[in-house]
Amino acid sequence: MTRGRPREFDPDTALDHALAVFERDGFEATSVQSLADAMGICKPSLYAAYGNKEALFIAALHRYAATCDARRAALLDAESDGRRAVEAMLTDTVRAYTDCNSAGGCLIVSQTAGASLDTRSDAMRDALAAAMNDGRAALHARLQRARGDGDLLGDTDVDVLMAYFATVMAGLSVLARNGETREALTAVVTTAMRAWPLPDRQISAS
Amino acid sequence: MTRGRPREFDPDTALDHALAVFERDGFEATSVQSLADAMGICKPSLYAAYGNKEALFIAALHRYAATCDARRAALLDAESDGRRAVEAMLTDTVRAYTDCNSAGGCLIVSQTAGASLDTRSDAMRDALAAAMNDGRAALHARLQRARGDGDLLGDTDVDVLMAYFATVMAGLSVLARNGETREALTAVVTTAMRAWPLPDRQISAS
DNA sequence: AGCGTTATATACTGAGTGGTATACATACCG
DNA sequence: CGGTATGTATACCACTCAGTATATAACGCT
Repeated sequence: MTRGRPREFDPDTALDHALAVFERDGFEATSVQSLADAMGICKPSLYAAYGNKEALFIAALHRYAATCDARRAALLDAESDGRRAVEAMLTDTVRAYTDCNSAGGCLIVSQTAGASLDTRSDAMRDALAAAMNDGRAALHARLQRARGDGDLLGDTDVDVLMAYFATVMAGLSVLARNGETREALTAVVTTAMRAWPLPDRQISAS
Repeated sequence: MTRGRPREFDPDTALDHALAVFERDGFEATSVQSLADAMGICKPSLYAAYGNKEALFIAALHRYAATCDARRAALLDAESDGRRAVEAMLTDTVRAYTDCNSAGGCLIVSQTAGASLDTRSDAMRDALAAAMNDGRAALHARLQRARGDGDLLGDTDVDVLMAYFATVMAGLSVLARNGETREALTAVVTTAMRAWPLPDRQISAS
């Protein structure tokens, strides 16, 4: 049913290549030409397939966020104990942030942290904010479940605890991008988990 | 002794204006023209006084870092208890990051987090890394003193604890830039301080 | 085959970039 | 006063940017 000349590239793999460039250089410092080169296509094909640079970024962001969210949700569900679940997620986050193949850190964090408020379009800001929120939603739900399960001190404010772990994750991203080693960041995670509000009946967790 | 026409602007105030622009828009998205406008001078004066855009950024960065470091050092020294000293510093950090007059967050963190590895010059990377390290030095020293004072559990690894607080501070910067309120971030600080390794003899700290 | 449709490739446009040449203004020193 | 040294202002340069017009190539359908 598809008439006309068929596309010579796979839009999803091309998006992955674009993502890598955005991750390494950031949105502002990335040129459309370098994107086209990395994607193995020429600029008109890029514009035809994705619209423009910003739309391409948002598409890549969605793809990235979906992958991250799925992985996190799986990890949070795998452990029955809330504290262990969160620690597993943080440890996996460190692994991802210090992956040699990537530029270090999280795309969403990097782009949120590192640039203009006015310069940026509304669509861009909304997409970043939405990605940030979606990422936190699973964590928030898991913390609430932990509270229900008695894995948390009774009067714990789940919103605050979620903001705390969001802070730690954002910080890990920054330090990873700054070249900190996986071992150092794993130790940071262990320290960060000391803030977990254990219920009274427990003395400590290994 | 100074011959020739005198300068019509104060280099330090001009630097402060430049800093504000860099903080708001980031290095890459800031144009030299917008800097000159904000500084109230014209481009040739800017180039004559500071060299080029990058040198101007580094000068502004030094000024910013010096201010931050001085303030932090003072706060860390003001409290005799190590835990309280660090908490005071973090609380003040939140206050600074959520100051309405600023763009939110820390310039060093924003610039470290949000951009290119290859695109950036060596001088830029070095300046950012140095600023980051200097900022941590005072904290590291304070933690070591706390350990000597018995404010820390005996076998605490000071390097790890410093990396942890650096992570929290970087995360606070990201969340502040993302528009989180001062109250929310203050609550995060309280939570973060739960990770402080209290010595055995103490039960808890208020 | 021939037609309509869609993808690719080259080459281009207008705007904006960092940086500067040139002309002029204002100071100190003799 | 003149001479020299410095700061300021306008206008410009070469370059890169995001985005596109135009021409051609490869498909399905009739």
